[in-house]
Amino acid sequence: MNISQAAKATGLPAKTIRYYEDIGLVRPDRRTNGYRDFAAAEVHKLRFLARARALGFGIDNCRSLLALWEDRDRASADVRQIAHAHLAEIEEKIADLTAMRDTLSHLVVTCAGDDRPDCPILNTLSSSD
Amino acid sequence: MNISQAAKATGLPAKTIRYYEDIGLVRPDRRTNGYRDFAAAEVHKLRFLARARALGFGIDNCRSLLALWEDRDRASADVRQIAHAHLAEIEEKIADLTAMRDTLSHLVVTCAGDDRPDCPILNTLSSSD
DNA sequence: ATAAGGCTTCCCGTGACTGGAAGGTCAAGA
DNA sequence: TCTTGACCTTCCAGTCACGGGAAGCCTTAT
Repeated sequence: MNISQAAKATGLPAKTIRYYEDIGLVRPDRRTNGYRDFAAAEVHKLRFLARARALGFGIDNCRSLLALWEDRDRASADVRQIAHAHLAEIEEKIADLTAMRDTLSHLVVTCAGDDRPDCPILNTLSSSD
Repeated sequence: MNISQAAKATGLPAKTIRYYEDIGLVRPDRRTNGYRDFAAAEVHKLRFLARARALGFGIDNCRSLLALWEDRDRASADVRQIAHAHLAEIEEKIADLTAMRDTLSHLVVTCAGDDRPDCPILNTLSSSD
Protein backbone atom coordinates (compact mmCIF):
# COMPACT_ATOMS: atom_id res chain seq x y z
CA MET A 1 0.00 0.00 0.00
CA ASN A 2 1.39 3.39 -1.05
CA ILE A 3 1.66 6.27 1.35
CA SER A 4 -1.29 8.09 -0.19
CA GLN A 5 -3.45 5.00 0.20
CA ALA A 6 -2.31 4.64 3.80
CA ALA A 7 -3.20 8.29 4.25
CA LYS A 8 -6.66 7.72 2.88
CA ALA A 9 -7.10 4.61 5.01
CA THR A 10 -6.13 6.37 8.24
CA GLY A 11 -7.19 9.94 7.71
CA LEU A 12 -3.63 11.10 8.38
CA PRO A 13 -1.83 13.38 5.91
CA ALA A 14 1.05 11.73 4.06
CA LYS A 15 3.38 14.29 5.61
CA THR A 16 2.37 13.18 9.07
CA ILE A 17 2.93 9.54 8.20
CA ARG A 18 6.44 10.29 6.98
CA TYR A 19 7.04 12.21 10.19
CA TYR A 20 5.85 9.26 12.25
CA GLU A 21 8.33 7.08 10.43
CA ASP A 22 11.08 9.64 11.03
CA ILE A 23 10.55 9.53 14.76
CA GLY A 24 10.24 5.76 14.78
CA LEU A 25 6.54 5.25 15.41
CA VAL A 26 6.03 3.13 12.30
CA ARG A 27 8.40 1.21 10.07
CA PRO A 28 6.91 0.58 6.63
CA ASP A 29 8.63 -1.71 4.15
CA ARG A 30 10.34 -0.25 1.10
CA ARG A 31 9.90 -1.35 -2.48
CA THR A 32 12.83 -1.66 -4.84
CA ASN A 33 12.03 1.80 -6.22
CA GLY A 34 12.28 3.37 -2.77
CA TYR A 35 8.55 3.83 -2.26
CA ARG A 36 7.13 3.04 1.16
CA ASP A 37 4.91 -0.02 1.33
CA PHE A 38 2.48 -0.18 4.23
CA ALA A 39 1.39 -3.62 5.35
CA ALA A 40 -1.92 -4.04 7.15
CA ALA A 41 -0.22 -4.07 10.56
CA GLU A 42 1.45 -0.71 9.92
CA VAL A 43 -1.82 0.79 8.75
CA HIS A 44 -3.40 -0.50 11.93
CA LYS A 45 -0.69 1.21 13.96
CA LEU A 46 -1.32 4.43 12.09
CA ARG A 47 -5.00 4.25 12.86
CA PHE A 48 -4.15 3.65 16.49
CA LEU A 49 -1.92 6.71 16.45
CA ALA A 50 -4.56 8.83 14.75
CA ARG A 51 -7.08 7.93 17.45
CA ALA A 52 -4.65 8.53 20.27
CA ARG A 53 -3.67 11.92 18.84
CA ALA A 54 -7.34 12.78 18.44
CA LEU A 55 -7.71 12.21 22.16
CA GLY A 56 -4.94 14.70 22.70
CA PHE A 57 -2.16 12.30 23.70
CA GLY A 58 1.29 13.69 22.96
CA ILE A 59 3.73 11.82 20.79
CA ASP A 60 5.62 10.41 23.77
CA ASN A 61 2.44 9.05 25.26
CA CYS A 62 1.49 7.62 21.87
CA ARG A 63 4.80 5.83 21.76
CA SER A 64 4.20 4.35 25.19
CA LEU A 65 0.62 3.37 24.39
CA LEU A 66 1.73 1.74 21.16
CA ALA A 67 4.36 -0.26 23.03
CA LEU A 68 1.79 -1.37 25.59
CA TRP A 69 -0.64 -2.27 22.85
CA GLU A 70 1.96 -4.54 21.30
CA ASP A 71 2.91 -6.08 24.62
CA ARG A 72 0.68 -9.02 25.37
CA ASP A 73 1.95 -9.14 28.94
CA ARG A 74 1.12 -5.53 29.68
CA ALA A 75 -0.69 -4.50 32.83
CA SER A 76 -3.78 -2.42 32.17
CA ALA A 77 -2.68 -0.32 35.14
CA ASP A 78 0.14 1.09 33.01
CA VAL A 79 -2.27 2.11 30.28
CA ARG A 80 -4.67 3.57 32.77
CA GLN A 81 -1.94 5.55 34.46
CA ILE A 82 -1.02 7.29 31.20
CA ALA A 83 -4.63 8.01 30.36
CA HIS A 84 -5.33 9.25 33.87
CA ALA A 85 -2.39 11.67 33.84
CA HIS A 86 -3.42 12.94 30.44
CA LEU A 87 -6.96 13.39 31.64
CA ALA A 88 -5.70 15.51 34.51
CA GLU A 89 -3.81 17.74 32.07
CA ILE A 90 -6.89 18.15 29.94
CA GLU A 91 -8.97 19.08 32.93
CA GLU A 92 -6.41 21.66 33.92
CA LYS A 93 -6.51 23.17 30.44
CA ILE A 94 -10.30 23.24 30.54
CA ALA A 95 -10.18 25.02 33.87
CA ASP A 96 -7.71 27.62 32.53
CA LEU A 97 -9.74 28.20 29.39
CA THR A 98 -12.97 28.40 31.31
CA ALA A 99 -11.54 31.10 33.55
CA MET A 100 -10.45 33.03 30.47
CA ARG A 101 -13.83 32.57 28.87
CA ASP A 102 -15.66 33.82 31.96
CA THR A 103 -13.54 36.93 32.21
CA LEU A 104 -13.67 37.60 28.50
CA SER A 105 -17.35 37.02 28.01
CA HIS A 106 -18.10 39.40 30.86
CA LEU A 107 -15.89 42.04 29.26
CA VAL A 108 -17.38 41.52 25.82
CA VAL A 109 -20.90 41.89 27.18
CA THR A 110 -19.93 45.02 29.07
CA CYS A 111 -18.25 46.71 26.10
CA ALA A 112 -20.54 48.97 24.12
CA GLY A 113 -18.86 48.12 20.84
CA ASP A 114 -19.69 51.42 19.19
CA ASP A 115 -17.56 54.21 17.73
CA ARG A 116 -16.70 55.76 21.08
CA PRO A 117 -13.28 55.09 22.64
CA ASP A 118 -14.40 54.17 26.15
CA CYS A 119 -13.89 50.44 26.57
CA PRO A 120 -14.00 48.23 29.67
CA ILE A 121 -11.83 45.65 27.92
CA LEU A 122 -8.93 48.07 27.59
CA ASN A 123 -9.65 49.46 31.03
CA THR A 124 -9.25 46.02 32.52
CA LEU A 125 -6.08 45.26 30.60
CA SER A 126 -4.49 48.51 31.69
CA SER A 127 -5.79 48.69 35.25
CA SER A 128 -3.05 49.22 37.79
CA ASP A 129 -4.26 46.98 40.60
CA MET B 1 14.58 50.70 35.58
CA ASN B 2 16.65 47.63 34.70
CA ILE B 3 15.16 44.66 32.94
CA SER B 4 15.12 42.56 36.09
CA GLN B 5 13.22 45.28 37.91
CA ALA B 6 10.79 45.55 35.02
CA ALA B 7 10.43 41.79 35.21
CA LYS B 8 9.62 41.95 38.89
CA ALA B 9 7.20 44.82 38.33
CA THR B 10 5.27 43.01 35.60
CA GLY B 11 5.62 39.36 36.49
CA LEU B 12 7.13 38.66 33.06
CA PRO B 13 10.47 36.84 32.74
CA ALA B 14 13.33 39.03 31.51
CA LYS B 15 13.67 36.72 28.51
CA THR B 16 10.10 37.42 27.54
CA ILE B 17 10.60 41.15 27.84
CA ARG B 18 13.61 40.99 25.52
CA TYR B 19 11.54 38.96 23.11
CA TYR B 20 8.78 41.57 23.20
CA GLU B 21 11.33 44.20 22.32
CA ASP B 22 12.65 42.03 19.48
CA ILE B 23 9.24 41.81 17.90
CA GLY B 24 8.56 45.49 18.44
CA LEU B 25 5.98 45.42 21.22
CA VAL B 26 8.00 47.65 23.53
CA ARG B 27 10.87 50.04 22.95
CA PRO B 28 12.85 50.66 26.15
CA ASP B 29 15.55 53.34 26.26
CA ARG B 30 19.20 52.35 26.41
CA ARG B 31 21.80 53.59 28.83
CA THR B 32 25.31 54.42 27.71
CA ASN B 33 26.48 51.01 28.87
CA GLY B 34 23.95 49.28 26.62
CA TYR B 35 21.57 48.26 29.41
CA ARG B 36 17.86 48.63 28.74
CA ASP B 37 16.11 51.33 30.75
CA PHE B 38 12.35 50.95 31.19
CA ALA B 39 10.38 54.12 31.77
CA ALA B 40 7.04 53.95 33.56
CA ALA B 41 5.12 53.99 30.27
CA GLU B 42 7.00 50.96 28.97
CA VAL B 43 6.40 49.09 32.20
CA HIS B 44 2.74 49.93 31.85
CA LYS B 45 2.74 48.49 28.34
CA LEU B 46 4.39 45.35 29.64
CA ARG B 47 1.73 44.95 32.29
CA PHE B 48 -0.91 45.42 29.63
CA LEU B 49 0.74 42.71 27.55
CA ALA B 50 1.02 40.36 30.50
CA ARG B 51 -2.70 40.70 31.19
CA ALA B 52 -3.66 40.26 27.56
CA ARG B 53 -1.47 37.15 27.25
CA ALA B 54 -3.00 35.79 30.45
CA LEU B 55 -6.38 36.07 28.77
CA GLY B 56 -4.99 33.96 25.95
CA PHE B 57 -4.66 36.66 23.30
CA GLY B 58 -2.00 35.85 20.73
CA ILE B 59 0.86 38.19 20.04
CA ASP B 60 -0.79 39.63 16.94
CA ASN B 61 -3.92 40.43 18.89
CA CYS B 62 -1.81 41.92 21.65
CA ARG B 63 -0.18 44.18 19.11
CA SER B 64 -3.56 45.33 17.85
CA LEU B 65 -4.95 45.81 21.34
CA LEU B 66 -1.89 47.80 22.33
CA ALA B 67 -2.30 50.03 19.28
CA LEU B 68 -5.97 50.58 20.09
CA TRP B 69 -5.11 51.31 23.69
CA GLU B 70 -2.74 54.03 22.58
CA ASP B 71 -5.19 55.46 20.09
CA ARG B 72 -7.43 58.00 21.78
CA ASP B 73 -9.74 58.06 18.78
CA ARG B 74 -10.31 54.31 18.75
CA ALA B 75 -13.76 52.82 18.43
CA SER B 76 -14.58 50.38 21.19
CA ALA B 77 -16.18 48.26 18.47
CA ASP B 78 -12.70 47.40 17.18
CA VAL B 79 -11.59 46.24 20.60
CA ARG B 80 -14.75 44.29 21.11
CA GLN B 81 -14.41 42.60 17.75
CA ILE B 82 -10.97 41.25 18.63
CA ALA B 83 -12.11 40.07 22.03
CA HIS B 84 -15.23 38.51 20.58
CA ALA B 85 -13.32 36.54 17.96
CA HIS B 86 -10.85 35.37 20.58
CA LEU B 87 -13.70 34.33 22.83
CA ALA B 88 -15.11 32.21 20.03
CA GLU B 89 -11.75 30.46 19.61
CA ILE B 90 -11.57 29.76 23.30
CA GLU B 91 -15.04 28.31 23.32
CA GLU B 92 -14.12 26.04 20.45
CA LYS B 93 -11.07 24.82 22.31
CA ILE B 94 -13.16 24.20 25.40
CA ALA B 95 -15.61 22.18 23.33
CA ASP B 96 -12.80 20.08 21.82
CA LEU B 97 -11.19 19.46 25.19
CA THR B 98 -14.49 18.66 26.80
CA ALA B 99 -15.20 16.02 24.19
CA MET B 100 -11.77 14.50 24.83
CA ARG B 101 -12.33 14.61 28.57
CA ASP B 102 -15.70 12.87 28.31
CA THR B 103 -14.31 10.08 26.18
CA LEU B 104 -11.19 9.71 28.28
CA SER B 105 -12.86 9.80 31.65
CA HIS B 106 -15.28 7.13 30.54
CA LEU B 107 -12.38 4.96 29.39
CA VAL B 108 -10.40 5.54 32.56
CA VAL B 109 -13.36 4.59 34.71
CA THR B 110 -13.97 1.46 32.66
CA CYS B 111 -10.36 0.28 32.78
CA ALA B 112 -9.62 -2.10 35.62
CA GLY B 113 -6.10 -0.76 36.09
CA ASP B 114 -4.72 -3.98 37.45
CA ASP B 115 -1.97 -6.34 36.29
CA ARG B 116 -4.05 -8.02 33.60
CA PRO B 117 -3.59 -7.02 29.97
CA ASP B 118 -7.24 -6.55 29.03
CA CYS B 119 -7.86 -2.84 28.61
CA PRO B 120 -10.81 -0.93 27.17
CA ILE B 121 -8.57 2.06 26.49
CA LEU B 122 -6.39 0.10 24.10
CA ASN B 123 -9.43 -1.66 22.71
CA THR B 124 -10.94 1.68 21.80
CA LEU B 125 -7.75 3.02 20.28
CA SER B 126 -7.35 -0.06 18.12
CA SER B 127 -10.96 -0.70 17.25
CA SER B 128 -11.52 -1.07 13.53
CA ASP B 129 -14.82 0.78 13.11
C1' DA C 1 7.95 11.39 -26.42
C1' DT C 2 5.71 13.83 -23.26
C1' DA C 3 2.76 15.23 -19.66
C1' DA C 4 0.58 14.55 -15.35
C1' DG C 5 0.71 12.90 -11.09
C1' DG C 6 2.89 10.30 -7.23
C1' DC C 7 6.88 9.44 -4.73
C1' DT C 8 11.48 10.65 -2.50
C1' DT C 9 14.58 13.64 0.55
C1' DC C 10 15.80 17.98 2.49
C1' DC C 11 15.27 22.38 4.53
C1' DC C 12 12.68 26.20 6.45
C1' DG C 13 8.82 28.15 9.18
C1' DT C 14 5.26 27.98 12.73
C1' DG C 15 4.14 30.45 18.38
C1' DA C 16 5.89 32.20 22.06
C1' DC C 17 9.03 31.65 24.25
C1' DT C 18 13.21 29.00 27.14
C1' DG C 19 17.98 27.50 27.95
C1' DG C 20 22.57 28.22 27.47
C1' DA C 21 27.07 30.04 25.85
C1' DA C 22 30.34 33.82 25.48
C1' DG C 23 31.44 38.00 27.03
C1' DG C 24 30.86 43.10 28.87
C1' DT C 25 29.48 45.91 33.37
C1' DC C 26 28.83 47.08 38.07
C1' DA C 27 28.93 47.21 43.21
C1' DA C 28 30.91 45.50 47.30
C1' DG C 29 34.38 43.46 50.06
C1' DA C 30 39.50 41.95 51.18
C1' DT D 1 43.59 47.38 43.56
C1' DC D 2 41.86 43.09 42.75
C1' DT D 3 38.41 39.91 42.76
C1' DT D 4 34.08 37.91 43.17
C1' DG D 5 29.45 37.49 42.12
C1' DA D 6 25.48 39.32 40.25
C1' DC D 7 23.95 41.77 36.67
C1' DC D 8 23.55 42.78 31.72
C1' DT D 9 24.28 42.06 26.54
C1' DT D 10 23.81 39.33 21.97
C1' DC D 11 23.26 35.22 19.48
C1' DC D 12 22.15 30.37 18.59
C1' DA D 13 19.55 26.26 19.31
C1' DG D 14 15.59 23.74 20.88
C1' DT D 15 10.68 23.17 21.95
C1' DC D 16 5.87 20.42 19.60
C1' DA D 17 3.89 18.25 15.81
C1' DC D 18 3.81 18.94 11.96
C1' DG D 19 3.06 21.93 7.00
C1' DG D 20 4.92 24.18 2.74
C1' DG D 21 7.65 24.00 -0.92
C1' DA D 22 11.77 22.88 -3.83
C1' DA D 23 14.41 19.63 -6.60
C1' DG D 24 14.39 15.49 -8.62
C1' DC D 25 13.13 10.37 -9.55
C1' DC D 26 9.23 6.91 -10.90
C1' DT D 27 5.00 5.39 -13.08
C1' DT D 28 1.15 5.50 -16.09
C1' DA D 29 -1.45 7.15 -19.92
C1' DT D 30 -1.73 9.29 -24.16
